[in-house]
Amino acid sequence: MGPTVTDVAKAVGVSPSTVSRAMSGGIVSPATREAVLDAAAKLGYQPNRAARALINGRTGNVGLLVPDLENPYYTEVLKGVSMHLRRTDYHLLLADSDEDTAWEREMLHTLRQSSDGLLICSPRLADADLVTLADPATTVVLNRIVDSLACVTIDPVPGIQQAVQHLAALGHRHIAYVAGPPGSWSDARRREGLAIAEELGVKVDVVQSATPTFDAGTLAGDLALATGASGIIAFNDLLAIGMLNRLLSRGVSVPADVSIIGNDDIAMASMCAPKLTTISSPKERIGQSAAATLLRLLKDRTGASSTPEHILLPAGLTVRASTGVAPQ
Amino acid sequence: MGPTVTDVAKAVGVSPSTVSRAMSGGIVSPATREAVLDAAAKLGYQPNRAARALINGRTGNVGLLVPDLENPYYTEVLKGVSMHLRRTDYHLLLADSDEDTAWEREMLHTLRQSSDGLLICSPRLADADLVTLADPATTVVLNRIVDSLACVTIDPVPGIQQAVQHLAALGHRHIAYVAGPPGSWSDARRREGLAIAEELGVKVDVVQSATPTFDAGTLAGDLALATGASGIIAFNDLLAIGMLNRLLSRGVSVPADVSIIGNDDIAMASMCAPKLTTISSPKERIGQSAAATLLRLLKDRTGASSTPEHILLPAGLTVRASTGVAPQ
DNA sequence: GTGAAAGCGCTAACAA
DNA sequence: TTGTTAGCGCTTTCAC
Repeated sequence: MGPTVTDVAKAVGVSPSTVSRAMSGGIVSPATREAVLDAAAKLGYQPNRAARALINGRTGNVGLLVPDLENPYYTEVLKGVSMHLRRTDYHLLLADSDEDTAWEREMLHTLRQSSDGLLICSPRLADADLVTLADPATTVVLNRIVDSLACVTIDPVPGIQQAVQHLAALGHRHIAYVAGPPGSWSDARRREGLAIAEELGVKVDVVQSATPTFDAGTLAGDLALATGASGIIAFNDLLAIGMLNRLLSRGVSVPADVSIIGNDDIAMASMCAPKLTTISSPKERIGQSAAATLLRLLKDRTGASSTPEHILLPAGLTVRASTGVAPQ
Repeated sequence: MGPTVTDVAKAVGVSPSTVSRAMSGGIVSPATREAVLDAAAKLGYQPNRAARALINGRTGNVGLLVPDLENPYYTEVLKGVSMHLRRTDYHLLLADSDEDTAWEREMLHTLRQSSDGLLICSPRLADADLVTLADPATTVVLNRIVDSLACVTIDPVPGIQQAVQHLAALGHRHIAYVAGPPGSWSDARRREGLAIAEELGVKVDVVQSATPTFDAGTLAGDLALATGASGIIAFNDLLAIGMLNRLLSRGVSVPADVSIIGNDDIAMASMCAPKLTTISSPKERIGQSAAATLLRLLKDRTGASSTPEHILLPAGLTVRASTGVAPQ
């Protein structure tokens, strides 16, 4: 256990409270502040966070809950959060629910008491659950909109609409949407966006897929092809890349025979061949923005804080090599 | 602020100390224990971690330091750590140094006081620094060996040797190694493993690369090709996949013209085309094992704990589609 | 087996 | 501006 306030106080010849004030920007004479800071540095003093937390109830931690760290989408969000937090003196408490909503509820409960605020990525928990479990004054929700809570996300609708328009413009009259996990907020929104197809005279089939993974994409590739669609939009890039691989290995050419569009623009999307046309999403910025929003919330602490902030970041189609003119 | 020991004590009609004992497995009569546990559950009581930490110096947190969360290697290690920790009541404190060693030193210092123990992934910090900054009683180092600290890693040498033998067996007489970041522990070890080439009559050229990323791989692809080698081994999969893309787009066929071998077997390695032959590494197991080792260390606390544990997990070549018989 | 009392390191009144 | 005092919630002697 390192030196304590008392040690520093003795070294400088002042009282512990003066040291405390000097360290945390209270009202102290410039001279004493300097002396204290000096001594603190010399002794290697760092205020004990536990003791602080005990008094003012602030742990100095921010909790982040994600559904699955194996999903590159969330690791990019995580990177953003982490990069923002490094410039503050908050620490990051990370929890991975492993896609288990029961567990998620429990972690939310546990995390809450070890953090000053929570960043929640939970695509599958019901709105009602979220509202019950989360304190609006100390929570920011990522990747979805929940009315009564602060949120940072993209609006999935315009991206999907652009994707459909893109395919329609290339002459596709029949497309398939490979859906995401049941209950997913963004999947629901994306299906809404799909409605534009009707106006464009494009037929849409929906193919269900259990999980939004590469392997599931391999499966879904065959299903999507069987619908007879010439263009496929996938819930996310992992699914899209899985389909890509499957189609290619079946001798179906992409984009000559079938066009494929992903979602999220994960790093892998521009590393596969052909490079994936996808709806890009500023994942890292979502993380950063969410962290910033949370810290603002924690700083203000104005009790009844009007209406919760809803931040919508821009997202749109990035055309690469996996989409092309419809066959014949 | 939820209920406190005192609240529970009052509810049951005992003293706070009895509640404390009942909650943390002290000596209490079975009857009182049950009563206390009951009341605690009813009130939703959870012991305040800060108060606990203040007394016994144990925060209930484990710190994990990684160099870059954008690198899929580390996110898989992270997943392993996280999955192990979820079965315990430790929380995970995560820090990303963003490949900045100065910052790394600082975080190590900061993290230390908020955690009971540290898990360190730091390929570039010097051994001496690590030894200075880390307490052997509460630290586990990942992905490298530092004599005086507990470590969990693979031995990179056999994998590289298998890779060279594999290429030699396929008739390659001249290979290139695309190196990793200067100062990297595993890069150094991999170069050692390369020595076997001489015995096999295989010529080796080393190509430097600034960072172990996809983009750097794009660059390195041209350099490696220019050496005239017919087989290339890359420091990691990201580099390998970058090269793959570059060569393919230059019209060089893989594996017909050139064979490529990666390192680490990240998820992407089996999602690209052709699927990458690579030296697989049990990343998630490294994370799990390291977490387990740390918790053991923290539990034992036997002051002078003999020699630090060095755990070597198995790794070896996984042959996929990016390697083939040498041309002509 | 249980209660009373003290104190972990810090900060926030309240005096001075 | 500074020092004194009290106490955050918990555990841990020490009596009983």
